[in-house]
Amino acid sequence: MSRPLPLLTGAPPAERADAARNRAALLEAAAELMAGCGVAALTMDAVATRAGVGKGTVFRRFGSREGLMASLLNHREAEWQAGVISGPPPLGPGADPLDRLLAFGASRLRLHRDQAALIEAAGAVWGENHAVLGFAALHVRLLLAELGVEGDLRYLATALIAPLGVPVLRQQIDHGQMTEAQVLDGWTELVRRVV
Amino acid sequence: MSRPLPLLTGAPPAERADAARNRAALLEAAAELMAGCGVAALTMDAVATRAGVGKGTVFRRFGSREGLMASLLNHREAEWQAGVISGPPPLGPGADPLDRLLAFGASRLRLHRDQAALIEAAGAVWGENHAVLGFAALHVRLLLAELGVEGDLRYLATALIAPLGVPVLRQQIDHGQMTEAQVLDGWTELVRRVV
DNA sequence: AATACAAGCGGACCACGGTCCGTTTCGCCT
DNA sequence: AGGCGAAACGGACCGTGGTCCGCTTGTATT
Repeated sequence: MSRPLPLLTGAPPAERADAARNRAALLEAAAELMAGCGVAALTMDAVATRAGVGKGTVFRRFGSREGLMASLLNHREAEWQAGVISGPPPLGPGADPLDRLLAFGASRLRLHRDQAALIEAAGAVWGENHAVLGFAALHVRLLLAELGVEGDLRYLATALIAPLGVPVLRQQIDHGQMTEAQVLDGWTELVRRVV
Repeated sequence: MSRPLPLLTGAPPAERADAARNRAALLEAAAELMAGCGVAALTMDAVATRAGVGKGTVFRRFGSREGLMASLLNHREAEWQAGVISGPPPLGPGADPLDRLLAFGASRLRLHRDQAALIEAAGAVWGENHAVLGFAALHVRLLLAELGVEGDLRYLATALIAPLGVPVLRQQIDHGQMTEAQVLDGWTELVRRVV
């Protein structure tokens, strides 16, 4: 009776001990491999071997290679979300909404640049994750509301977040000869026009 | 001496007759397969077999699967660009710049929705193609200039195009419970705020 | 402690994208 | 016409992502 009744817990009926151990081992193995040779080294076979388990186990735990990438990203994303919810201003609560919004953009730009390789490797699994885009969109939407912006805030939030996407940034900075600072200035100007 | 001198032609030193024949056969085979069973049926082996050539030939012509997809898209994209350059208003020249810009958005939305599967399958090859994003960005930039908008027009153009990207549309319409009409309304409102 | 059963595990197996290199074909030049 | 170099061809081959199914292990129950 030490574990909560199934009816009271969330959907997943808990994970068996060995499964949890393997998940941790796999994530660690993946992180090590990536530190060594980048995302290209993240072969399912390689990760499995390094963690000392069979390949089937990797797929059982993460569903696909993209799922594994998404799990690796989750750590950073969770940290970032924590910074938004309860971190220090101007990203966290307490600052002027406009300052928070601009800090959001700068922070998101940094995150996307730092994790670009993983995010691209995670592909659709990451993109379709409601907990990611959904959180950012909700946050921006609330800030827009605080700023007294009128109109379809759900759409405006999405439209402000879209130019911060990894492919767009890659195009602008890696191919379009813009600096990160110019991109951020551009985005700031965009925000000022919208609010 | 019937062919122009190499110095006068563009970079590619022309394509051999058999190569051109095979390219056409492969594109047709690919189009047929896609009409039958969607992008999933577009296996390199399947396309090659259907066209009656070896697999190596497909890679020689298109470089990769994504390259093949991009080539399939090129037809539609070229038609669309022609519509922008010399088609009837409001998309083509002759209408008020704002009307042209809004027509651009609507038209681009349609195109991206229609070709979504192919565009996603083309992945980076399509995204990095300057002739595609570059053209759209330049067009929007010119329209913004005509409208007398000030600021970093290059960035603003990109920022207006970003929310029309396939992944964003998919998120909004397929997962976010918005209709295409709502998305278009939202984009229109975004444009009005920016200009 | 013994039992029962679900959950997890492993690695052989498959399909597909991509490469490579010996052979064939094209098209120009004499 | 015949010869020659370059371009194109084809299909065997490889690595990787993903599936499948018989076996093992953990956990709840008595």
